[in-house]
Amino acid sequence: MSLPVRVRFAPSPTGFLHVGGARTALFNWLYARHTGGKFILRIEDTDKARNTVEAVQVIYDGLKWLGLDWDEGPGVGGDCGPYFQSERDAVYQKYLDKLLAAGAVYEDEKKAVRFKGPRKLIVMEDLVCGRVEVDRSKPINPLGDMEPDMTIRRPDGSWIFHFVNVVDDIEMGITHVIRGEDHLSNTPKHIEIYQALGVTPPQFAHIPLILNRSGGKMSKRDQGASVQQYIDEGYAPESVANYLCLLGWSPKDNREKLPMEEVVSLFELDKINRRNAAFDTDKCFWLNGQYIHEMTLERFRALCMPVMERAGLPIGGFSNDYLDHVLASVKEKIKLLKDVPAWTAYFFTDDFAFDEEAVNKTLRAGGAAARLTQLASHLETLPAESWEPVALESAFKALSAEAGVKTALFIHPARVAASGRSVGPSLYHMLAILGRDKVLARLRAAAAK
RNA sequence: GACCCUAUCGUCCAGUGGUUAGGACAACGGCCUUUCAAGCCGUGAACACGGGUUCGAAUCCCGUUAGGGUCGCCA
Repeated sequence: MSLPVRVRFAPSPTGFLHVGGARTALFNWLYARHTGGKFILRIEDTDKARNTVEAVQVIYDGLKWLGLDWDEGPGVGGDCGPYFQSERDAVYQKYLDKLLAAGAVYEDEKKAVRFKGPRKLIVMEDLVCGRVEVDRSKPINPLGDMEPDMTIRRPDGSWIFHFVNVVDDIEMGITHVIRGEDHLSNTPKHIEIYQALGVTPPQFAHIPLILNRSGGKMSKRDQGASVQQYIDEGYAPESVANYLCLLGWSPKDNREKLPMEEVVSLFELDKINRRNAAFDTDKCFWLNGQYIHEMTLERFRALCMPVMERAGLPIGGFSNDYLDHVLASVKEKIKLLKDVPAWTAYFFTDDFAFDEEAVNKTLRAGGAAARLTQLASHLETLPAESWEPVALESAFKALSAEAGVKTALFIHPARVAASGRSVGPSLYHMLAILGRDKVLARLRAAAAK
């Protein structure tokens, strides 16, 4: 009988949640949910110089946005707290005493505490990478130098990552360490500490790294490196989470879009591949469009409201019914939520922007003004109850037949006159939603320009 | 430089000894349509290289090359 799974995400608060970190958190969360285990959040804030409250908040916000809830950690508590390394000094001191008693550490000339490396062959059975052997008894260069003993405590008494990471994983009962492959080379050192402490190491699973589009390590500066960017650009959290699942893992049946509940049931560590993956912004963008097109109107509305409010659209003055009609008309077209304000502003205000290119191309075209006037007069004859898509379409077709020109010659100017744009929802639906008075006024205003 | 990991279309993911090497994004072409950053259909596009093992290798082994990672009083 194996122990219940306990995994953790242990970020350092840098003021930024990297997509690689988010993907690591996601895989840990998936494994915990898949096995019915616990997902723990631990803040590795040993480097006092870089810590701020805001930086920690960024981590909480990013994880919550992605839907990754933690069972133990800041805000929710748990039996193994505190969950900030900066508050666990006594724990580390206790373990340092154990190492001291075992003769495994010493103080160097600068008063830093170092761990006496056993310099043996370390064999790891990684759940993703397989068996990995590292011979620590060998010199690290042709000169015969050995790797220096690692420091575990600075002269000022603060602790170093390798030591506290291991101590906390022991104290918190972590059964599986799922982390980025950049830690694979650190793992032998960690195993040495476990061994010196007489503790069986947890299972390790080193997941491949996320590369930028040109194949290099995704750094802070790269497009799409920060989770915040997806929030700002109007991605739906479910699509980003879905996309991240597909980087290094797959359901094996060629599906791309699949609900998180299904990923949870399918997720296995040994199905994670070993290859680094480049982040494909285009595909993430496409997937987001798929999610938006297929989500319910209620969900779409919930995601759009804050974006529209932030953009200053006076949506408060309109009925929920009107708002829903507007949103429904653009839902199938939009790929990013941040585009919603530009796509819908003219539904809520008469003071909307005219796209210069659209104006030049269609409104200033020869005869456009005359046709707009003609169109307005024609539409005016429509009975109020016929102001709906089907009747509007018939009206456009009848008018163009009468005038002996293609319907498009009325359609395009009408669209620009009514919305200021050359792209948007279905024209007849758009006009129907806007209503007779606004449409007629806009057609005549554009004709008079 | 040493050590470790990796190697299928431009990108992501399938394919674990016998396949016309499959899907998705992107690209390109067409269709539909009032627009497209919508939808539909289609095309091009890959097993890094060299040796083995085998009747037979994308799949197994070795080497080469390339990419990535680690070698801190960062995490």
